[in-house]
Amino acid sequence: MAEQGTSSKLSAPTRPTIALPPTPAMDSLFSDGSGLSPGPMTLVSAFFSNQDSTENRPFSQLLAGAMASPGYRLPYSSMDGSLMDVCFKDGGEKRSEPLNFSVPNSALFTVPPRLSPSGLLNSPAFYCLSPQSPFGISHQQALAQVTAQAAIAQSLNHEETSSQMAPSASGLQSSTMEYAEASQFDGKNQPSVAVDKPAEDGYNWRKYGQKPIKGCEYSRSYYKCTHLKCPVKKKVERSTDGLITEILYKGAHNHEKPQPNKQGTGSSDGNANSQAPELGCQGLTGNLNKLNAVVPVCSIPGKNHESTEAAELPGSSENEEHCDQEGRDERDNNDEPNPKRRNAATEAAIAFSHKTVTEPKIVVQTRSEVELLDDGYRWRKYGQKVVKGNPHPRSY
DNA sequence: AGCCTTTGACCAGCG
DNA sequence: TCGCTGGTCAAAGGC
Repeated sequence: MAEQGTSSKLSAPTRPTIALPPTPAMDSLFSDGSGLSPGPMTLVSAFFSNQDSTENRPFSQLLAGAMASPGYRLPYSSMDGSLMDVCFKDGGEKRSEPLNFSVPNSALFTVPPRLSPSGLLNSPAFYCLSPQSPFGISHQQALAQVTAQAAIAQSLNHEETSSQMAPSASGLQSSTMEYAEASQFDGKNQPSVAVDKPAEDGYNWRKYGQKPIKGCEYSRSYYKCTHLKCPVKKKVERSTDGLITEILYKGAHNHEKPQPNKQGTGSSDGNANSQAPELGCQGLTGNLNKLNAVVPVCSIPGKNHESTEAAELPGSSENEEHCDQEGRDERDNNDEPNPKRRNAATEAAIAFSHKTVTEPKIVVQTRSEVELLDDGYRWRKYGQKVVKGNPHPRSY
C-alpha cells in the first residue's frame, strides 16, 4: 500500500484538470458569442480544414499523432463521461468499474477546444465518415492510438495533479489505465497496418526485445522511449495476424513529444525529441486529409459499455474538461477551462459512452518501477553508444 | 553515420 | 533446486 505496484489500476479519486489553450481556428467556432456549440459538421469541417500543416508525413507519424496527444481520454466512458476500467483481456473476463477518475482529454486530432475528442468522434459527421473505416486504418488501431494517447495523458496528468492532492501514504502515485482489448472486429476493417511501430504516440520508440507469448499466437514487443533518460517503456502484444491486442505503457514521459518534422529523420536523439508537444495530434490530423483520414471512430459494434455506475461520478463535467484540449500539451499551460466547453464536452462524452468499441487493451502505468529519487525517477542504464562528434557516449 | 529492428542469450522472479 | 516465464541485453544487420 505504501507503494503502488506497477500494475495498479486507476483508482485515484482525483480529478485532475488541465486547462487547454484554445486553438484559435477552432476556438472561434465556440466564441461567436452565441453561446451555442457549433454543429458537428461545422466542427468536423473546421477540424479537417486545419490539418494541412503536417502533410506528407509517414503513416507511422500519423499513428504517432494519434496517441501522442497529452490528454486523450479513454474512449470507454460511463454515461456521464466518467471513465470505466474495463478489461476484456484473457478469456473475455470483464471488469467494469467506475474509476471516478478523469483523464485529461486532448484531441487525438485537432479537436475543437470545447468539444471532447470523444464528442467529436461521436458526432454524426464522424459516423458518416467512418463507421466502416474507410480511412485505411482499423478501428482497433485507430482507437489504440487514442487510448494510448489518453493513457499517456493520464499519466502525465496524474503526476501533475498528484502534487495537488493530499499526499498519499506513499507519496508515490502510480496508476494504470486499462482499456478493453478488441474481442472482435470486422476483418474488412482491419487492413494490415500492423506495423512494427504500433500505436505511435508522438514519442519515439526503440524496440529492444520481442518475445513470443507462451503457448498462444501472441507475441510481445518491448519498446523504450528513445528520449534521453525517458523511462517510459511499452509493451505491445499482437496476434499472429499482426493485430494489436494489448498495449501497455509503463512510466511517464519526462519530456515533451518530439517534433514531427524531425521525427523519423533519424534525429531521435533524446534532445531532439523535446519540442512541439501538440504535434502529435496535429500530425495525425494533418494526415487525415492525406490518408483519407485515420479516424478512430468508436462505433464499432462489439462491446457495450455499461454505465450503470456512472451516477457515482460527480465530476463528470469536470472530467470532460480534459476532453477539450485540442492536442496541445497542457502541462505547461494553465488556462482555465471554459464552462461552455465543459457542457459540450460532457454531452459529447455522454453520447460517446453509448458507443461500442473493440480495441486492444491498453494499459498505462505511470511511475512504475520508477521511483522518486533526485529528479523523481530512478534511472537504469541499459545501453551506451558512441556518438560521432560527441566526446561523450550516449547512454540509454 | 546513425538509428532501429531482429533475435538469441541471459537474468531474475516465481511456483 | 529446478523449470518456466517475463523482461532485458547486446551483437549483428538493415535502412
